[in-house]
This record gives sequence, C-alpha cells and structure tokens, in this order.
Amino acid sequence: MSHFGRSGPPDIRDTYSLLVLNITFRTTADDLFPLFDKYGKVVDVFIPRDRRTGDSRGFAFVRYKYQDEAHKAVEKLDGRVVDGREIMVQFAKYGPNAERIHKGRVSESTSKLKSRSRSRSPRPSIMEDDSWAQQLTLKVVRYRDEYKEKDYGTRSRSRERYSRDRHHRSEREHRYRSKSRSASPGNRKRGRYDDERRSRSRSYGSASPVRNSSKSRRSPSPRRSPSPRRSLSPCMSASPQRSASPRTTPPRGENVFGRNRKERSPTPKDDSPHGRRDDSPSPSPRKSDADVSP
DNA sequence: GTTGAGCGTT
Repeated sequence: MSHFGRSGPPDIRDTYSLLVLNITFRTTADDLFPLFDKYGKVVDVFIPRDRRTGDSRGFAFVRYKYQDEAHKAVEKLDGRVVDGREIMVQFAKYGPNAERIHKGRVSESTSKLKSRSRSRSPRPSIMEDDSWAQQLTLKVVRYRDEYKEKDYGTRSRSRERYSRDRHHRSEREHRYRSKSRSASPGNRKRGRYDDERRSRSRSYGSASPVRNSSKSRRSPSPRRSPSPRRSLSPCMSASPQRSASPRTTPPRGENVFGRNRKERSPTPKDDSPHGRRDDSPSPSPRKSDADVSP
C-alpha cells in the first residue's frame, strides 16, 4: 500500500529502499512521505502491517529514486524524532538494491548507521547477565540437591512463563530461549518475527567463544551472528523426506519471499495442529501431510 | 486505548 494509491509496489527497477525503524504504531505513510520527500524523490512509502490486526508493525520502507538522495535521507533523518520517537533510517536489506548495498559503498554507511543506532539502547552487560545466570544455576543445583528435581522443574516453568509472549511457540523454542537468555522484564514482549530472530539470538549466552569477534564492534549484536540451524528433533527424523530435503540456505537475504517465515499463529487456542498453508511458498503440497494423516 | 530493537505489499 503506497502513498500514491497504487495497489502494488511501484516501479522497483531503480529504486533504493530505506528501512525506517522505530516509528510509532500510528505513524502512517502520509506522515513519513513529506519528511522524506524533502531530501529527494520518494517513489513509494510502505508500512507493513500486521495481517491480523492491520496495525503498523513499527517500521516502514521508503523508496527513493536515486541513491544519493536516499543516502542523504539516511544521514539526515536517522535519529530524527518523529511523532515523539527517534526513528532509525538505514538501507533496507532486501529489495532490488540489496546487491548494490553489498557491492558498493552503501554497506559502509549502513554499518556505520547500525552501530550508531545500536548505541542508543545500551544493554546493561552480557557479563552481568552471564554471571547472574551462573549464580542462578548454582542456586538451582543446590536446591535440586535438596528437593531433587521438583524445585528445579518449578523454577524452570516459572521462567518460561515469564518470558512467554502472546504468540504461540514451539517447545524447543521455549527450551532454547529459557536457557540462553534471561527474561528481562523489559522485553517480555519480544518482536513479532519470532522464528528467525530467536534462532539467531540463541547463541547469546551459551558461552560462545566467538565473542571476541563481536567485541571489536562497539556494541556486540549477538543476534546477527549466524548460528547453525538446530538439528531436527528426534521425532522429525523418522520422516525421511524431511531430512532428505533440507532448506538450502540462500546467500544473504536474497530470498525476497520473506513470507516463508510463516505468519504468527493468529489464535493459539484455535489453531489446528497442521497449521494453515494458504500462502505456502512451495508450489507442491508436501507429502508428509498426506502420509501422516490419511 | 496497549506493544517496541526490528527488513516489505498487489
């Protein structure tokens, strides 16, 4: 949905998309357009919405016609307070200009902006978090020594429930999450892109030795470190067709079909076990469905 | 009426 009333995306042949983050949930394209149009020819302004509620997700995409103008807008508008919130503007990862971003100099500006943007929310410390977790672990071990597994289970459950957000998630996600990161009260409601983000942030506090690489950066962004995909659960290994066709990891983010990260289950209490496949990117229906439930 | 660290639609 664009500001120009066109149904789909406009001519994206030679446009440069900017990602605008941290906008308010009530900021519309009409609000952003005049702001960005001051710095160049804005081709389109698009604000992704939640499929269920139709609300803004808190970020927008602004397409510029020329790269210079887009770059200027990034420099000028990044950090600008819009509607009471400090927005962040950076080059979008996906889109037709993704290749140029990685190829050209745009990546430099993007990285610079990213580092600058990260500085605005300084997390306390990973070490603190780690030590806290260790202390908690010691505590748990002591308790377990007394009450065997009873108290341990209770504590684990309570933590899981504490870090749970509204959206339904699989059990292994819970396990990894509760083990890797402590549930801070401030982030009890994580983002809406649960799957991808969670899988990347899994290696956060698992004493990963690759921390020194992220130490060179001023602000370590652990969720960006690529983590190997989890092996399939034992029950899944029983189906050979699943393991026979592993998802080939696309280079970078070339898969413009970002919709493959299945939209959040709308109603956890109402969802069917097989989920909805109305927008499954794969043209061929999976056979496992027919096999498992004839 | 709420949320928040995140990459996109006909």
